[in-house]
Formats: sequence, structure tokens, C-alpha cells
Amino acid sequence: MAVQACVKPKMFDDIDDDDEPIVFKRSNTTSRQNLLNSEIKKSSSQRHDGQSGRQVSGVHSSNGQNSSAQKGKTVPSAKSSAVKSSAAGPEASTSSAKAAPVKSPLANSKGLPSLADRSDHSSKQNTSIVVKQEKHPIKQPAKPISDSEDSEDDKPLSARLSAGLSKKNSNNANKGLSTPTPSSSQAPKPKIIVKKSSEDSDDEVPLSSKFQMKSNAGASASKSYDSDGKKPLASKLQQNGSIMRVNQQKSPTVLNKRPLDKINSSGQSSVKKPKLSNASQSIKDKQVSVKAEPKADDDDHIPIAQRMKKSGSSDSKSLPAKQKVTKVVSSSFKKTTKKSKKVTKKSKYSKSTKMLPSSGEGQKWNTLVHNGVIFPPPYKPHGVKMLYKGKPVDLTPQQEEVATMFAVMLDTDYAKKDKFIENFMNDWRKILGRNHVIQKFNDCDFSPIYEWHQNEKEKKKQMSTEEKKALKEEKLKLEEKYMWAVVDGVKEKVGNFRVEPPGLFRGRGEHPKMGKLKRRIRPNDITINIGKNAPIPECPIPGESWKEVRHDNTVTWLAFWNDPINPKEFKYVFLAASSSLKGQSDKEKYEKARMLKDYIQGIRAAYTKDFVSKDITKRQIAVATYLIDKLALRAGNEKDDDEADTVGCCTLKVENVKCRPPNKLEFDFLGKDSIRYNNVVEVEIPVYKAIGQFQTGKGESDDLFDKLDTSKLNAHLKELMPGLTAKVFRTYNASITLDEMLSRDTKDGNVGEKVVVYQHANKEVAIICNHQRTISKSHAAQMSRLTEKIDELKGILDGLKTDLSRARKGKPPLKDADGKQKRNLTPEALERKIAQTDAKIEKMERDKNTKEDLKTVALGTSKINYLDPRISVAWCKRHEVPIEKIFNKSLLAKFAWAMDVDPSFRF
DNA sequence: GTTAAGACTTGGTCAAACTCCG
DNA sequence: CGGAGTTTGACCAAGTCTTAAC
Repeated sequence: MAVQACVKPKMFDDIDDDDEPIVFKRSNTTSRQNLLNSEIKKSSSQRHDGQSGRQVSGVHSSNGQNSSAQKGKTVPSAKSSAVKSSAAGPEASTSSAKAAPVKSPLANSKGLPSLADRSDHSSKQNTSIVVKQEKHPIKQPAKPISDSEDSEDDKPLSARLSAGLSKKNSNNANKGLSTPTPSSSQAPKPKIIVKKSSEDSDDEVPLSSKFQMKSNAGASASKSYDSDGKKPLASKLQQNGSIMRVNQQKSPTVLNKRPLDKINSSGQSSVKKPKLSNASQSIKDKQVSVKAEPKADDDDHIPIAQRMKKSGSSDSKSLPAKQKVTKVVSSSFKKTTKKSKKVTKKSKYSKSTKMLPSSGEGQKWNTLVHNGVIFPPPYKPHGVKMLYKGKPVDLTPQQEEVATMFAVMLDTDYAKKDKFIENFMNDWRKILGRNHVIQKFNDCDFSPIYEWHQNEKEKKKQMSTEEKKALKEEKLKLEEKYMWAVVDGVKEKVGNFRVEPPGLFRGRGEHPKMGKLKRRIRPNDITINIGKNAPIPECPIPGESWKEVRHDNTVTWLAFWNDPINPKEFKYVFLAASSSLKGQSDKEKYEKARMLKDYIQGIRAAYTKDFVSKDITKRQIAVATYLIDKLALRAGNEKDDDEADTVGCCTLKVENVKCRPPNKLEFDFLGKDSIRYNNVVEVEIPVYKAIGQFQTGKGESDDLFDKLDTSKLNAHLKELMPGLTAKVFRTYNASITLDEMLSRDTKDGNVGEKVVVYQHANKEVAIICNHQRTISKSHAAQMSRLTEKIDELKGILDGLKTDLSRARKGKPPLKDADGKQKRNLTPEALERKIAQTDAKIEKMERDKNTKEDLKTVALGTSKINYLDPRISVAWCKRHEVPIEKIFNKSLLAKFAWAMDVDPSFRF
């Protein structure tokens, strides 16, 4: 039973072979196994969860481990899946089937992206440690077709399916690199590894990711499906927000949550090690240990709501029926697990733990090796002279550099803003010197530089493909060493290893500092954080040196410098999103949100009660919490005067909320990034009244919640549930909405139709979170082009219909627009053509509507930050939708930790 | 209890890369 | 092959939240 351990050795090969896309499928067998695996995993991972992965294996995260195990078992099923698919769903199968063949060829060449990669990595890594390996090939069934990604939402477009195949194969590519190292826990000595990796190129696959695919996963835990559990907030739905909300309402539920019951069932005591659910658990544990022992026991002070949950909470999920099945097995596994765990533990347990404060110290890593950061190249003067009062002006390179920064922005809105110009001129004047000929902005003519720049851009564009490629390779060569770090022996991608180049600050909204010169950052501005025994990165600029070198393993940053615009703030260099460090905290974030599911009822009941509390502070907290819950508002920290004037819940001003009798509220304010939030919502009468009370006697620009700020609010939330803060509600509401919509709206159908359901849910979440994007400049043109095309098709359709009726009477078709005689077709052929044209028109209209519909909605943000990827992965497995249709390459890498979730997982 | 510092997540934009289509 | 359209990923700003300091 080494199960946990890890490794999955050579999957790579296997995978490669297949190349096919991965479809998740679940078969009974599989599921069982999954369960098992999951259990295992859980136990192991969970517990340490934080650390789990890495430590244990040394290499990867827990996932890895599991995966291996699973793989073995799983495989069979997987394979079958392919087959099955056909059997299974009529339509679906077709698509998949089709796809598969096609793809494979491609695949070979490139390899499957994500999966392959992952596997690869894993294998390598594992090696080191390895415990068991089984390899099996997991195969992946058919590849998906990529559908066209269209985004259509609502409509069933059958069409889309067809589209595509393609696309994404390319992704992959990477392969190997991984070099994983063994390392593990303690020993830090990685270097070797590092290098290797670089070779590989790219892969981005995070180690952790590697595994994945399997189907299984923590079944037990996951299971919860409950319908009851989720309770939707009625709220969201209800809103009708003017913005665009759909109105749906789901009121239902909420009422009771099953929590209690379920929870209990699980039986926690035993839980401890064996299966923790994950993060949440870990969190709990930590807390407990740290501060709280007491807590656990005494609930007294804990709010009711909380208490309910206490016990079971996280585990609750696990319990359900499914387990039973598994159980037997599981038990045995557990044992194993445990053992292994122990081992593991030793090594790492302490280590990585996440950041939860409680757990002792927040150590994030044991060894950290990296090469520092790379600086932008020095400025190269172009010598193009700008005009001042119509005459060319000589500028020093430094002066020219700043002038050029402005010149290249001539065609942006920034260049037209007074504040921007003022700040720019102030900083530029400092460089020009007091007596410089250039004094007034209005006498400046930057156009020669602007044109020079446009010209350069054009030249670049005109370069041949080879030239571009060569340039790219050169850059890669230069940057390669900075792209990776080795954390506890595992090679991980670095996120932003390039130091920000100098430029003019582009604040969003009406930022008081826009246009200020963001000066060049030098080594002397940079603090490096690296393992104690690791070699200190060489400073890339000869003759200069780092400001400081630290060895702080309680933080995750590799380097930082003070923001030149706001010296009190820092710019950090972190690992990429695909790293296991980030993955772990991501997972913890979602586990916390899932925990909220068990408390939410109590919390809602509590704040509802406080809407009429005599204590005004309580009332404000209640109403604010309600708004955060129902409208997914952000907390709203206080801001300084030298920042854009935006607000969140706690900083709402009286003028931002208008009461619309009888019980509606209109919100209108600028939120994060100065994105406008404008929504009319129907609220409970007590809330409506309370808002009115908060407004009375205040001026328009006074704070609506004068007794409140985010720290008070969060302190209160923490009393309701451990670790609860305002932002958790956004995550919770987004994920629960996705989960519910998917389970409610997914119908039998082909892959394309299912993807539409997903996109529709995704859009709903984006609307709830107010994720907007600016309408593309060419939107109007694109729309009218679509309309034109549709009209053209309609004209053709009419012509065909005329021809058809003539043909039926035995007459020849009319001449076409050019006066040429058309071919004489049979009525049947014409009918066929008419049907085709009809379908085409329909699809285009759907596309057009979708496009209009989504012109201001950004779907990506919620997918990246708010939707628990396990919901998507499990849904894909349940419905045989290839995960690649939902997640692109980078998302697959980022969510590697979620890939082995059990198909029955529900948020 | 407030403020400040510090660390990390969230978010929109834009240009490059890629896909589609004629 | 070329251009329009779409998607991706880099970029870096702007939030949230915790903890340390007064």
C-alpha cells in the first residue's frame, strides 16, 4: 500500500499513445475504485493537505499520489469509457467518436497537452520517491472535439459541435521537463534538477498536475451531493438587476439545511486522520490546535450557527451513501493510508502547511532555489526629435525616454486626460531641468516620436515568420533560467520573473496618480528571498547588487521591490498559478467556501434577525452581511486619498443607494477597478427600512455604514464560522450557483449542448460578480457584418424558395443577379438547400444574440478565481464532456489539483 | 482599537498567438 | 495565403485580509 506515495511512473508514454482527449467517464467500476483512491488520498492528502503533496512524495502534491494509485485501477474503466461513450449517449457519443480518430494523429505530434504532460512529470518525479507505481495507461478516450468554442449561451446550437476539432492540441507540448526531484522533505539539494528542466521546454505543467486524469478521486469525500445542501441564495436570483440579471429565482430551499443531519452522520470523531476532508479540515485542525482547543469544546461562545456545524462540517460531505459501498474497501485502505501517512508526516507535515496561522508557524517551504529576476534592457535612444513650438528639440537619452513614454500613448484616452498630462509634465520637468526650453505641454508636439513608434511596430509586423521565431528563441534563451524555481525539490514555474519596465503609471478610473513616471527599477531596489543553502542569484547587471537577500520560508515570494508610484507598497515576484504552493491555497480557499455551505443557513437566520436589532452597529453588520451575501459585494476597505475613489460594501456612501418604494434598492457606484455596479434589487422590508434609517440625517457623501468597517465586519463573521471573511461569500455564491445550475440544467444531449449549459451557468456567475469588460472597438462593426450576412442568406433563401416553386411547376429557375442562368435543380435538391440555409441562418442569429449578450460580460475572471474547479471536473466526468472544452491549457495547469476529483463531487 | 505594513488574491486590458474562412 | 475574429497570456493595477506596531 504504498499507495499514497506516488508516483506514477511512466505514464507518459502511455498517454502519449493515446493522445486522445480525455473524456471523463464514470463507470461503476471506476467509481469504486475511485472511492478507494479517494479515500486514500484524502486521508493522506487531506491531512496534510497543505503540505501534503509536496512533502510526501517529495515531488508532487497529493494529487500525484493519488493518481498513481488510481491509475492502476482506473485504467480499465477509462478505457472503457471511450467505448462506452458511444454506447452511452447517442449524440454525445457521436461526437466523441468522431473526434477521436481525427485527433489522434495530431496528437501524436504534439502530444496531449495537459494530460500528457502531467503524466509525464509525474512520472519523472515520482521516480525518485516512488512508492509504487503502477502504470497504467490511462487512457483517454476520445478526444473531444474542440468545439468551437463559441460562446453561445443559450441556444442550443447544434452547430457548434461540428466545428471543431482542433484547436487546442497544440497546447501541449511540453513535456518533459520535469525533472522532478526527489527531494522531498528534507533535503534540500536540488540544483541539478533544475537545470534539466529547462530543457524541456516548456511545459508548464506543474508537477502536481501531472496526474490527474483519472477519474477518481476522492470519492468519499466528495460525495455529498446533496441536494439539499446547497442552498441557493434565493437572493441572487431574485435580483433582477437591472444589469442583466436573469431572473430566475430559486427560492426554494434555503430553508433548512441539511447540515446538521448530515453532519452528524459523518461521525467525526473518527475522522481525524482518516479522512479529513481537506482543507477545511485542516483548517479546523489547525485552529483547534492552536488556539483552540477550547473552542472545540466549548461552543458556548460560538454562535449558534456555528455550533451546528462544528462537528461535522467538512466531513459531512463525505458521508453519504456512496461510501457505503466503498466502505469496506476503504477501510482497508485506510490502514494503508495511515501508515503511509505517518511516514509522510514525518517528513513533511510540519512543513508546508499553509498559512493558516494556527498551525504553528506558517512555514511555506523547506528549500527554495531560483535565479532571481530579469531586468528590462537599458533604454536605446532613437534620436527622433519631437517638436516644441514647431521646432525640433534636442533631448538627452533620459529625457527622450520619458517623452517617448508619453508619445506612444498618444492614441489612448490617457493622453487626453488633464490629470495624466499634469502628472506626466511634473515628472518630466524634473528630468528636463528648470531652465529647459520645454515648459508647456500645449507647445509640445510628440507626433514625430509617435510616428516613429508606429513605424517600428509595422516593421516588426512585417518580419518574416523565421525572423520572428528567431527573435523569440533568443528571448527565451535569455529568460529561461529565470522561468523556474525549485521548491522543496520540485521544479515550479515562476509567475512574473520580469521586473516591471519604466513607464507612465496607468491607474484605472480617475486615479490621482495617473501619468506619473514609474521609474526604472534597479537591482538595488530588489530584495531576494531564497533558501538558506541555495546559491544567491547573481545580479544580472554588472557592478550592481541586490538590496537585500532574505531566507524567509514563511512567505512565498521570491523577490520584491517597492512600488515606485507608491513606495509604501510592494511588487512581488511569486510562483505561477500552476505551482503547488498556489494550488494548495486555492484548494483551501474553496474548502473554506464549502464550509460556509454548512453554516450559511445559520448565518442567514442570524442576520435576518438582526435587521431589526436595537443596536445600530448590529443592524449595520446584519444589513452589510446581507448585501455581501445576496449581491456578492466586496468588503470595501478604506482607501487613501491618493487612490481612485471607489467603494465596496463597508464604504458605500449614502448617494450610492437609492430607496425605490415599496422595497427596492438601486445601487449605483464604482467598485474595484472603477467598474460601475448598477443594480436594482428587491429586498426584504426590514432591510429596506434599515437602509432608510442609515441614510437619514446624513449627507450624500457620508458613509452609509458609519459604524462599520471591514475589520469589524470580518471579526463578526469569524465568530460565525472559523476563518470566515467577506470574500468567502463571493466564492461560495459563485461556486454554489455553478453547481446548482449545472445539475439542474444539464440534459441529455451532445457535448456541444452541454457546453452551452456550462457557459450559461458561467455567464450567470459572471453577472452575479459583476465581471465586466469593455465592448470591443469592433463590436458594432462585427454586429452589422453579421446582420448583413444574415440578410444575404435570407435573400438567398427567398431565391431558393422561388426556384423551388417554379421547379415544382416544371419551370426553370430565374436568372441570378448577374443575369446568369442558374443551374436547374430538382425540387428535392432545392429543398435540401433550403434546409441547409435555414440552419445556417439560425445558427448565425444565435451567434449574434450571444455576442450581443456577452459583449459586456467577462466569463474568464470567475472561472479563474471563483468557481471551484472540482465542480467543473466532476461535471465533465459525469457527463462525458472532455475537460478541455471547459478549461484551456493554463487553467488545466492551474487546476491540476482538482483533476482527480470524484465524479460525484458536489460543491 | 487604530493604523500601518506586509502578503496574497482578484481583475481588466492589450497585444500576441491562434483559428477560421474565403 | 491573408485578413478578420477569437482566445490566450502577459502585465500590472487594485482589491482583501492578517499581523505587527503604536
